[in-house]
Parts: sequence; C-alpha cells; structure tokens
Amino acid sequence: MKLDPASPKDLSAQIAAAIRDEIVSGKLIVDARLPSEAELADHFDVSRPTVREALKRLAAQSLIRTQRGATGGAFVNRLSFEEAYGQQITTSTLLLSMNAVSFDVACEARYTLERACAPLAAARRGPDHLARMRLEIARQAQPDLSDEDFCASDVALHRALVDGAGNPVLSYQLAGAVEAMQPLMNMITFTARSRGAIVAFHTRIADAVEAGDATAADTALSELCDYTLTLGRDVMQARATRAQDTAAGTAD
Amino acid sequence: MKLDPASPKDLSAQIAAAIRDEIVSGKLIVDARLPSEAELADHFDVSRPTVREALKRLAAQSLIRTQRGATGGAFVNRLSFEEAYGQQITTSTLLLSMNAVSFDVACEARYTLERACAPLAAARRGPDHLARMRLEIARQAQPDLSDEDFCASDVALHRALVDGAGNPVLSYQLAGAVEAMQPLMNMITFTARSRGAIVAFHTRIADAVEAGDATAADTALSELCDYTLTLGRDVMQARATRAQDTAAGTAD
DNA sequence: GCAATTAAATTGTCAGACAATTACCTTCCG
DNA sequence: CGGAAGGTAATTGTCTGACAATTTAATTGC
Repeated sequence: MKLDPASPKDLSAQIAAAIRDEIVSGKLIVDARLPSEAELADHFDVSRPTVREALKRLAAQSLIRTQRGATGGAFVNRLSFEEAYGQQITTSTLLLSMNAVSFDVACEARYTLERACAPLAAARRGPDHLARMRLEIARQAQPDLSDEDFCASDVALHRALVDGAGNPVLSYQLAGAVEAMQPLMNMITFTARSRGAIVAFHTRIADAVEAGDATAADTALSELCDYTLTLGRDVMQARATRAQDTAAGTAD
Repeated sequence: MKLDPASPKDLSAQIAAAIRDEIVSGKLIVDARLPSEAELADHFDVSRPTVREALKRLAAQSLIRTQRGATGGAFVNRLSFEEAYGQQITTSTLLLSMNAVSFDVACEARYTLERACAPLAAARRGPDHLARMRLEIARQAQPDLSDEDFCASDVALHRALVDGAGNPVLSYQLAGAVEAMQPLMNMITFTARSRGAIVAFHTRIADAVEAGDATAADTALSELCDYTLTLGRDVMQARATRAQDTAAGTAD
C-alpha cells in the first residue's frame, strides 16, 4: 500500500483516511473485521504504534470498535443513533461556544427547526411523548428548581416534542440544535415571572400537540421564541449596564 | 492525576476524555497550548505512546491541532464551521447507510428542515444566493449531465437556498440533512421527464425566493418533496419487480 | 463425554531511541 | 553595530522490541 510521503498529513492520518474511505464506500461492511494491527502495519509498511494511532482516530469517531483476545481485533462499528446524537451534541456545543455565536442566531436556528417538527408531532405523537412533556412541565412549575435544572427540563420537554414527530433522522438532526443551546440558556437567570410565562407557553404547546392542532403549536412556539429572545436581550443589557457601572466605580 | 484502573475504557480513552472535559468546560481555551507529550505522560503516569493515542483521538474530532518544532505542541483548535460541516456530513451519511434508513424517512426529514429555512431565505437571500441557484438550474437543464452530476447540482442548489437564510447555525445543521441524502438520491436514475419536472420545481422555488414569497417557496418545496417521494417509490417498486422476475427466471 | 489446563492470537501498554521540524541563541564577519 | 550563518534545544513523528492482559480454541486428563 502506498502512502504519499509528501503529504502534509501524518502517516496515521493517511492510514485512518484510507480505512475510513473503505468503510464509507462500503468495501468494509458493518461488523467486518479489519486485519490485525500487525498485518495492517505490514500492509502500510509502518510500525504498529502508527497503525494504532490511526485506529484510535477511527475509534474516536465510533467508526470502529476493538476487542481483545484471540478472536479480537478491530471491527467496523454500526453507528447507532445514540452515538450519533452524542457526537452531534458535543460538536454543536463546541461550535457555538468557540465561535461566539450570538444568542439571537442560535435561538433563531433552534426554534426555526423545532417549529418544522411541530406539525409532524401534532399529527403523530404517541401518548408517551405527551406524558413526557406534561411531566417536564410539572417539574418546571416547582419553585425550588435551580436554573440549571430548569434548563435541563426545558431541553427534555423540547426533545420529547421533537421525538413526537416520529422521524429518527429528524430527532438526530435536532439533537444538536436543541441540546447545544443549553449552555447559552444556562447563562440566563430565570425570574419567577419568566418561569411562569415559559411554563404557560409549554402548556399551550402541549395542549396543541395533544389536540393535533399544528397551527396552534406553531404559534405558541413562535411566541416562545420571541419571548426567549427578549429574555436574552434583557440579560445582555443588564450585564452591559452592570459592567459599565463597575467600570465607572473603579475609575472614580 | 488519577485514572480509574477498573474502568472498562482504555487508558488513552480516559485521558482523551479528561482533556476533552477541560476543553468543553472552558478550562482550556481556544489556542491554549497543552503540556508536551512527555509532560502529559508524567502527569497521567503513562507512557508517551498512550498519551499520543489519546491526542490522536482528540485530533480526529478537530478538538486539537499539533505542530512540530521548538514552540510546537498540541493546541486547542477553534472548531470552524467548515470542519463541523464535514464531520456532520460524514456522520449523517454513515448513520443513514448503516441503519437502513428508508428513503421516505430521510426525504421527509430533509424537506421538513429545508422548508423551515425557506421563509428566512425568501426574506434575506442575497444576490449571490440567487445567482448560485440560477446557475445550478441552468446546469441541471443540460441533457448530457450524468445522474451523479445532476444530484450534485441538486445538492448545491439546496445548499444555496439554505445559506440564503443567513443563519450559519442553520446552514450547519442542514448540511448533514441535505448532503447525506445524496447517496440515496444517486440510487435514482432520473429520466428526462423527471429531470424536467424537477427543474420546473427548482425554478418555481428560485422565483419565489427572488420575489420574497415565503408561501410560494414553501408550497413548491412541499410539492417537490411529494414528487421526490413518488420517484423513489417507483424506483423501489421497479427494482422489486425486476428481482421477482429474475427469481422466477432462475426457478424455471 | 466433560472439565481443567495449556497454547495461541490479539490488543493494551511500556521503555528507549532516533528522525524531522522549528524557534531561538550564538557567533562570526562585514 | 547589524545581519547572516550555523548550532542548539525543544517538540512531535516514527520505529523497534518487549511484556502484560484478555479471550478463544485446542489439548489433555479423568
């Protein structure tokens, strides 16, 4: 096997890319066993540590799994929706936090996508989805809930809504949009009044989904989006004012 | 640093998780330099190859980048939208191909999300987005275009539409949904008639976006979705019939 | 025939070494 | 004094060889 020595990439990166291509192209099917590390080292004419680094790269993306022992080795892994969810969420979270994405942009993206799911959820949701939504709404009404827990419950409710659409691909795509917003939402300190308003919105959404009323669900989501944006702007403004005051105080 | 020896995970996986946590939690900020491999090996009380495997795992997820030389080392990488796109697309593609997601489900997810972007695109698209859409439509009208190229152009057009919404987070989320569909779409052999119909839909969409008519864009997308589903079902049915004929022929 | 033991294959980890690359410092010459 | 050449140190990239841990399969003993 030829590896381009003039490539800017590491050998392990090249090997990982070569194996990844074989998986994506279908040459290596699910649960197929890769050659042993020693055989791969021979094949690519590199040492075993280099092969191992390549395999770890693939393992990090859940493309392969490894097993020790006589019949062990590296196997092509069936990428589960669960694993894909997880990867999507960490990637989305990092993307948002590292690129200074504004609250407004992230919020718009989230609710735009979520509103798209609402009609499907209204038409197809099962009793379990509805029950999960009601459960989270009840939790959110507890006054002693911390802001973090309130946000977590918020995420859970919205995931129940998305799952209610009954399309796993949609759920997967939305996972990133919904979950990645949580750190941004956690920056908001919810007052008792704003919590009450949000719970009211959630109740309207759940009612609409229960009634199969797509339009009402969409309207409630749209208004919730606007309300969330307002909350976010208030917090930003208050923070800016406070920073200004502090600056004035130290300058004095 | 303590690593759980009873953990089911490899040492390199544990180390990778520990460093990843520091990045996600913000303890290690963008462009911060990690300790050298030798120092990490000391810190975690493992050998350098083990540390390297951990670093390769993180590199595979674009969380770090490495640089050789005196002032080199591993640095926390700013995850760019570009990199995130790429990861999303490969993950989505594998998820669809490995889990036997039906054409219908994938198609519904794609068009549901895309329709959500249409109103924003109609309101905000720049002249460049419109030009890209017109360009791809012109390309699709060429009769000597291969099926693969036709599909690629289709993807490009829809990406232009999504980008027209002017929300990079939305574009990122949609990248997976749109691009991952391409292999599935490539299974469809487009007849001259179906190509003409699709180009007509695309023209309607572009016209609506140009006019800022969100409703018309949504309607055209919705009808295009239905039409695509019909095409897919026809192909599946034809394939099933052919398989049946072949089976009957061999049984004879 | 069955259970216990042994052998073999494979991944996981370690130690040490050298090569390649890059920034920085020193030295020498103009 | 300045600049260029070369040397030096730090760091990652790669290799070799070895041993440990784990799991399956074969073998042996009863």
